[in-house]
Amino acid sequence: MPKLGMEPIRRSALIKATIAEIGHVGTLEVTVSRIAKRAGMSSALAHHYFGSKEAMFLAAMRHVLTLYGAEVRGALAAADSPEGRARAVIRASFSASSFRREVISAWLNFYVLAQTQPQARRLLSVYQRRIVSNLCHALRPQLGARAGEAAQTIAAMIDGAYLHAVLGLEAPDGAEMAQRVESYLDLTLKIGAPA
Amino acid sequence: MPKLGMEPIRRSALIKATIAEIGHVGTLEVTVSRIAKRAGMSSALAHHYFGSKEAMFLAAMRHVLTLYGAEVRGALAAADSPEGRARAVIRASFSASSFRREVISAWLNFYVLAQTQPQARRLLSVYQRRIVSNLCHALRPQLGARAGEAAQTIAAMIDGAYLHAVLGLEAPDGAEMAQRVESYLDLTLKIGAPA
DNA sequence: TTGTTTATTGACTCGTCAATCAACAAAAAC
DNA sequence: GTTTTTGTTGATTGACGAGTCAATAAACAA
Repeated sequence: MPKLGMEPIRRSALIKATIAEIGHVGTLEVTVSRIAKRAGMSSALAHHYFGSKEAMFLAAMRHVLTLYGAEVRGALAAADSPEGRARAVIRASFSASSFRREVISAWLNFYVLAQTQPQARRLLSVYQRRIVSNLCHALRPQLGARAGEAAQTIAAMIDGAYLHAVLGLEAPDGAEMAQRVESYLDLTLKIGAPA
Repeated sequence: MPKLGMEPIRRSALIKATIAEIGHVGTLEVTVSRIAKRAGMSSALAHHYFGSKEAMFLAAMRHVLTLYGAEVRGALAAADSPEGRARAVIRASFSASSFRREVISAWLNFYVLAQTQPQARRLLSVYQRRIVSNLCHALRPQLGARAGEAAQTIAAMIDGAYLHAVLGLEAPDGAEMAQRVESYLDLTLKIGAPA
């Protein structure tokens, strides 16, 4: 009994199911059938809407990146100083919506995919550059020429925290991780201030 | 014309080929046939010696960890102060033998595997703890109670650097990465010294 | 020499899975 | 009321890959 206008609903359900399934299995070795079943439809329908497994992954990836981007933008908008902007980026990276097991697992697998999938690589690169650029501008006023390196370091710390979170037995604690990265920021700002 | 005593030779060839193939494909979705071919033998022989694909992966992983462990031990032995020991761990992590594309790719995939494979998880946990513990002891004299957090942070930075290296377009530059992490160490030591 | 162990492979089994297709159903358009 | 568009699936195809096995051969032991 087909209702019309299902496409967006199905697509979104599939994207969510893809992330959930990746989080459950831990790998990109998930089957379209499983994803489709989780989303409450047949695998044929999944193919109908996305064309291929890979396209589904990429769509899911884009979704994760979009969420994360929104989180960052929101936090940036609420910041009122350069330093605050840096802290905003850090906190957004560990916000409850992004720093969840399934999502982290998806990120990890996106990294794996990005090694060989040009589109995945491009997507990740864009976002990575954006984060570094945000941090860079936020730090420039206080750190000057050192801003670039500090930004890279913070970005690496964030990714490192994600990696560690995958292995952690307990549920990942975003607040603690954010705190740790901010400690570094404190250090850097305290010493590095040129003026 | 079978020569005797091939087992260790074959095993080692397979382990090397496994890492090379993972580096080449980027994923654990590599076939035993491909690995075997790369190692100059039939897939049946690979199964004969390792029993299963998974066992081969784990053996390869152990090999990587062993190499890394040796690198760390060597560097630690040459260090003559607590601070030097911390620097040793950092430099060992970016040594030419460990900080190579294929090996980094292997690490990344081990992380993926560790999400669900208990043995892989255990292996990684052990090594992670060992590194943190080494760093912790090295930092304790100067940082006291703060040593733990600093050690965790450094460990995360190292992993983050590995992640970034996977995506980097250029060949990963271990020296630069080590420098970056050591900068953090400098900062921490300068400020954190309690005495 | 005759058997036993070690090395080695090609051919085969069996399962899995992405992708396709034919067919059916309901809404919308004409 | 017929045609077209949109939604939906069960069944099928086709490929691929892990693991097994039987067979062969060289080395070694008796």
